[in-house]
This record gives sequence, C-alpha cells and structure tokens, in this order.
Amino acid sequence: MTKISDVAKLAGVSTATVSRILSNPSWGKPETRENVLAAVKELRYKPNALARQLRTQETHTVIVITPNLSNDLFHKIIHSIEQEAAAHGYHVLVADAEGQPSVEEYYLNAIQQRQVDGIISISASAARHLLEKIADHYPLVLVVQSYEECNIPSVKIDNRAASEAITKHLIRIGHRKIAHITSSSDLLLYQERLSGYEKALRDGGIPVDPDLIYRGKGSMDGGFEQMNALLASGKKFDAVTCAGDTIAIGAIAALKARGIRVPQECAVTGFDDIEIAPYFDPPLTTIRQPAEQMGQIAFLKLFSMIKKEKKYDSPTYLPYELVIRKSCGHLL
Amino acid sequence: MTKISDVAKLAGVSTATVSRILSNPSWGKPETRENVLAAVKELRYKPNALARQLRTQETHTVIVITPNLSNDLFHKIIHSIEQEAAAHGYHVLVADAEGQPSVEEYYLNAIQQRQVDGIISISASAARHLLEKIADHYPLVLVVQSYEECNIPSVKIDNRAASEAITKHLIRIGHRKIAHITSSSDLLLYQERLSGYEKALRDGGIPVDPDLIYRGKGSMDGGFEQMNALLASGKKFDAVTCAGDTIAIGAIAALKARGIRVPQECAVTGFDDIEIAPYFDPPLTTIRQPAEQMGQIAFLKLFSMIKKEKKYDSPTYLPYELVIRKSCGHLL
DNA sequence: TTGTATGCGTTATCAT
DNA sequence: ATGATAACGCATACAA
Repeated sequence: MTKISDVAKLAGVSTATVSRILSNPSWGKPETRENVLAAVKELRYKPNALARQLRTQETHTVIVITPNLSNDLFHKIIHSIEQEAAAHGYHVLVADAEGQPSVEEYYLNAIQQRQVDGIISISASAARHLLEKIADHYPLVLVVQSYEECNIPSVKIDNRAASEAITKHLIRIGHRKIAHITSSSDLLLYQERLSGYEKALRDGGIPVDPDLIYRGKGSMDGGFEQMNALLASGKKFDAVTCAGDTIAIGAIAALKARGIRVPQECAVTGFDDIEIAPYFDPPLTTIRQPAEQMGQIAFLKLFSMIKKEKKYDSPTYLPYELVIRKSCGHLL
Repeated sequence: MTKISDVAKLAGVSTATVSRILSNPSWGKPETRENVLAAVKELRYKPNALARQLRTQETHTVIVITPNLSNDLFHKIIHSIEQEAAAHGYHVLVADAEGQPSVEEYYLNAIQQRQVDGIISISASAARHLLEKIADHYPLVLVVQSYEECNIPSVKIDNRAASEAITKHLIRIGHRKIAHITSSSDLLLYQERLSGYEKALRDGGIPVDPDLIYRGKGSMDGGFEQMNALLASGKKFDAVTCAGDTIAIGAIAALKARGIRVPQECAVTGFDDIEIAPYFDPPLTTIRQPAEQMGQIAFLKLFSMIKKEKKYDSPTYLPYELVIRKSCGHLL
C-alpha cells in the first residue's frame, strides 16, 4: 500500500508537508503543492483512514441502531440521516439490532472502542437508566421514540396523540366497538399508541375492553395471526386500530380470508404510512410520520453534540399527519 | 479514555502482558491472569479498535453495498450476511448506495482506506471492467446479480431461467398477449429477466411485441405509472409479468383503479416474493429467491478470500422457486 | 513466563 | 514555508 512517506519521497518534501497540503487547500507555495499533488496522483495515494482516525481521535462516522431493517419508516429515516451526514462529511454505519441478544452491548462496543463519534438510536429499547448513562458519556440521539421527561435529545411525533386522533376519527364516523392490535414488544412507542387508543375511547364514553386488545408479532404475519385470534374469540367489533401498517395489512388479509369486507363490515387503520399503504386494497388510513425531517434533525442534533456545542437538548416533537384513505370507511 | 498502559500499571505488569492475556485465553500464569483481568474489569477497559486495526492490518469488518435499503429481498440477504459474519467475529457495515453519485467511489474509498477487509455487493451496477479491477486487488463477492462469464465470485439465481419459467406458466394456462413491466435501471438482472420473458414467448410461438414492454421506476409508484401508460396505449393484453413484486403491486393497483379484475381479466406476476406477496389482494404469483442462503454463502466466500484461501471462485447458482398464488389466475 | 522496544500511518508541535 | 519528530493505542519480535 502506498503511504504518505512514499508521496513525500517522490515529491521531494517531508511527510508533514504532504499531510498539510492534503488537508489544507491553501497551504504551501503553489510550486510545492503542484509537485505533491502530482505525486499523489501518480501513486494513487489514499490516506489510511484508520491511522488518521487514531491520530485525530475522530472517525467522522456515526452509528445508527435500528430494531430491524425491514421497516419502511426506519429506512426512510436512515436514508435521510445518511443524506444529512454526507453533507457534513460523515459516514453512517447501520447496525441491525434484530436478533441481537443485547442491543446495549452493541451500542457501547462501537463507541467505547472509538469506532464511531456518536449514536443515533431508532426506537431504542434499552432500559432508561442505561440509555441515560450512555448519553452521559457519549453523543446519543433518540429517534421515533424516547422516554418521557428524559433529557436525552430526541426527535419524534407524539405517538399517543396520533393514536388518539386516528381512533377518534373512527369514533366520529360511527364506530363503537373498536379493537386494537399491537406488538407484544415492550417498545414504549407501542404503549403510547395503546394509551392514545384508550384515551380516545374514554373520551368518547366507550369503555375500554381488554378482550379487544391483542398483542403479537409486529409484522404482517403477526397481524394475520392476531386478527384470527380476535375473530376466533367470538367478540363483536366493527373497527380495529393497528399499531403499525404491516400489522394492519396482515389483519385485513385475515378479515378478507373470512369473507369480511373492509371497511364495510370492519374498518381498519394502520400507523406509519409505509410505501404500500396507498396501494393496498383497501388503501390504508394511517398516520404519516415526517421521516425525512426526523432523520435530518436527528443527525443535526448529534452533530452539534459531537462538536460539543451542546450536551443536552429538549426533545423535538414533529407534527404527524392523519392520512385518511378507504380502509376506515369514512368515504362511503 | 482508559488504555492498555493504565491496566498494566494497575496490575503491575507490562502492556505486552495485558495485550497477550486479552487476546490469548491460555496465556500467562493463573495468578497474573487474575490480576490483569481484575484490573481490566475495575477500569472498564475496552481496547481501542482503531489502534488494534492499525496494528494488525485487519478490521474484521466487511462492507455490504446495497442499491437501496427498501427492498425486502435485499435486507433479508443483509440480515443473513450479518448472522454469518457475527458467527465469524466480523462486523458488517451497510452502505446504502441509493442517491450515491458514484457507487464505485464508495467501494474503493472504504477499502483503500483500509476500513474494511472485504466487500459484498448486492446487484452491483458498476461497469464490468471496474469490478474486475477491484476484484483483482481486494476481496469482493457479488450477490443477486453478476456478469456472465466473469470470474468474480458470486451467488445468485438464474434470473433468465426463472423469468422464463414464470412466463411459461402464464402461457401454459392460456395467456397469449403478455406484457412485461420492468425497471429502466440498467441492472443486468433486469435485462436477464426481460430476456427470459422473451425466450418464453418465442418458445411458445408468440412474437415479442416491443410495444408491450414498459420500463420505469422499480417501485410501486413505477409499476402504477407504467401500467397506466400501458393501458393508455390501447394495446390489448391479458397478462403482465413484472420484474419485481413492488412493480407488480403498483401495476395491480392501477388495474383495479380502472375496474379491471385481477386475475380474471388480466393476470399479473411479480418477482422476489417479498413479505407482502402472500397478503396482497390477489396474492402474488412470483419467484422466491433463497435470500438466507445467498447471504450466508456470500459471506463464506468472502471470508475465505480474506483468509487468502482462494482468490477466484466459480459463480454459485442457487435454486429459485416458482410460487404460484392467485394473481396469475391458474387456480380459477 | 514476562518485559522492552519498535512500528502500524497519520497529524500536530516545535523548530528552522 | 517547510522539516524533524513525537504521539495516537495497540501487538509483536526479540530479549531476558
């Protein structure tokens, strides 16, 4: 591998000169610059990033921890983080925590080993005190979800309010027996969505019936299974709010498989507005999260922490959007 | 940051001893080991990965280049790569090439700067000679697609044969006017699928009609738009093979929007068998690729190259599966 | 079994 | 404007 000393030798200067010319566009006298740049070109020299990082103590890399790679919302966010990071000369390392025994360990290893300058965690699932401890020592930003009254910088929508809004929409157009299908994972965000669902019911004078709340996998398979369980229970219901679009899709498929028409016989709503939401049959009524903005703001927050501009920061709440399509039946 | 010399001091030994005890489970006499390990624990010492990598010249990290993060097949493969990599003590860096101006640059930078030990490229789009040059110098494995008669190690299915098989199925059950909607990207894999479609037609004695072949975005939006264009053309057709499930979903949505029943009035097939394929209405007839196996084999190939066990390797062709559901209409 | 000393490829400090 | 050299934190060849 060609290194800086090779370039220096060819150009007839010291390594220090090469280094400075490469990192400072206005350094050295023109003649020297030319020589060095020519040598760099001829030898196809590329600085060894490892050595540079060891020396400068910064990697210009941030890590994004995602609970899984297959969530449309998540990779919209990731993509946006990447865009913003690139604009600031940073690289993004994507860590897929799915199936990872201990996510927390993953966090700590990478940053403690100085391989990254900061962490963005998409819907962190680690215990609160642990996250706070990490945030105490290293730049950390939470996206999509975070603990309440917690001073770790975060960007998210108000999941509770959004869930309340979509449930209230169902009530407004006449539904009374509304079920809720959610993920059995203990992500706070699902708790918040459940809580918003419950609040909407109470506000509407409808008692919350635990027998109408189902928990399972947060995937299409999960939605399918939970809906079948709900149907098998014999309980009556005329609408279902799902804690995610994938769950809603599975649930609708289960309904259709029994010949139950959506939304005529049962309205269904989702959450997240994933790519397929408008193309599904029926198109999904759902909540749209401002994925792009979330990613961008998350990176910018992290960036300012890395640059030591600020350590803590109040959480940023972004506006969500209630997207009404056909699956809730309001158009009929 | 606590470093190895801190541990050495606390344990009353040299840094060399600490280093050796940490990297060799059976080194040193028990007493020394205990002392050192205790010191490590007390100081919460974590080796600086950068320094170690600089010293050993290996990062134990591989980079996976993906054309985009939003493809279900791709992240199944990525996830499988991660599993296998973890089993070998390797980390995976996921590089999203979407919107990247020059993917090739990405490849080269990361590896030339010694930040990774090898590259896995999912459906590489770089020019053939460039890929061969990279493969000549660094460990590189191609997944999902590769050039023909090219000795860069690769793992894929025979896209042409698979596309031919699904088209022939359509012909077998009575379709004659079969259109094809594909991506306008120049990925070889789309060319192969198109070529398989054409071969099936010719073998079936059906002339290939260029007016029935549409190219656009490889997304749901793209499928929707191309199908509308096809419908607007006034051309008659009774079936459409799509080069991807997402395209198929958009296409079916466009058909339904015009009140055309699928598959009764027009059969549609996809490719890849993504998560929603069985849940869509109608469920998609498609080609399933062995994503898990592909990822696993890809990593293992790369691993043996990194370990210098072998440089080149013949391409591995894995079996695909024709998954027949309702969208092609055979069941009716 | 363990310690000493060197080098991995940079960048930054201090001279000149 | 530029050169000599130390230091980043670790692993290893060589000594002891």
